[in-house]
Amino acid sequence: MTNVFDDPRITAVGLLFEAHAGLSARFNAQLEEHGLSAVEFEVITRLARSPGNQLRMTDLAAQTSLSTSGVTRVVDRMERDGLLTRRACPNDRRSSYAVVTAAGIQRLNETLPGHLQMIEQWFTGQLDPEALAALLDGLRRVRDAAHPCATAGSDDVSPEQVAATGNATRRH
Amino acid sequence: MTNVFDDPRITAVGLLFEAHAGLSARFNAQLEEHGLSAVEFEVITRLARSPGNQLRMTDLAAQTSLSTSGVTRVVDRMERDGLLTRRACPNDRRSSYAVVTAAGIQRLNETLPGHLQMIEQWFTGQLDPEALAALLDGLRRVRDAAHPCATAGSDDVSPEQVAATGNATRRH
DNA sequence: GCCCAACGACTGCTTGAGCAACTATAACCG
DNA sequence: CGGTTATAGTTGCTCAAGCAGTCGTTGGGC
Repeated sequence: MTNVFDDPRITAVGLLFEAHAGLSARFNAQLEEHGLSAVEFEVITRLARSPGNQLRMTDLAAQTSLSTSGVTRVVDRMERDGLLTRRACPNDRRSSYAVVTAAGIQRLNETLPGHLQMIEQWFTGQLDPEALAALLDGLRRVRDAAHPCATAGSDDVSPEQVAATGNATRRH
Repeated sequence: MTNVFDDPRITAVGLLFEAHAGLSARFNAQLEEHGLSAVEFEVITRLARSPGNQLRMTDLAAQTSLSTSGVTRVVDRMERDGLLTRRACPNDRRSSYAVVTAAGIQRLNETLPGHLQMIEQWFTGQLDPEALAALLDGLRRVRDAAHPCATAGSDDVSPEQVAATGNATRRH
């Protein structure tokens, strides 16, 4: 039967989604070895790359795939585990910062090299440089078109939502 | 500061994940207009493309990003909504089929054209044919490398996990 | 034929996430 | 100033999903 589902558009989306799913699975496995979920890794990465290793809860929510209540809870867990602390904001008593602790930094340092290696192994290393460049170029255009509110909060537009997730964008 | 997080590998993953998140969000919005979640859409699509519009629960689980218990529950909901029915398997009394009802087919027919249009609008239409081909080629290689157990169940390897998800691969 | 291992589906329990309601603070406006 | 509106964060509730355990069924070894 000439199937509607053989439509090349379906195929295209299938490829993108499967690639994402595959990479997510690989990454999750590696992160789990270090006791981090994808979301936790994204949170700690976002914080670590921010000035002072800290970010206001709202900004953190804006930079991740989480709602503000989601952030409250992740930070709860990570604070309980000693990776983060909350710090009051001096200017605005409504706000509070999530700050990475030394233990958090250490955990991240233990995790990152393996993570980068995973990326290389399953993604970037699979393609020769030109093919990779072409892939990234295409992805960038799709991202720019489709991504709803790229990166809010405190960094600029082009930097990326780092690794993590495997579970994206449920609100909006 | 020369930041570890500017590593091109991080950037690459960020692009892929953001593109995926952006598309997921767009697709979810359109699917929701037709009263379907991403998972439900994937389920109904998988069934509709299968011979007899049916699939055993286990095979359905293998083809989707769901565990078998997850499938049990999605099928529960969709059966309650009249989109699917369960049918006993004549050969093996342990197994049962999930079958798309006429209402399910109709719902899918209402949903699909808009969905294809969304794909075109936010994804395939964003690139000229060669760029798209290059993108897909790269994705295919990444997918083949990273995707854990591509498509189990009853269809062959190349066809894709259709649209849907936005929420990928939690088991393994 | 009988037993035991494997399999298919379902259920209880737990977890993570979003939404909406709520509280406290800040900012604005008269 | 005093009151109204907006903002930051948290919490209650709900829901979807996975894991592990259960029950019935099947098939294989003897």
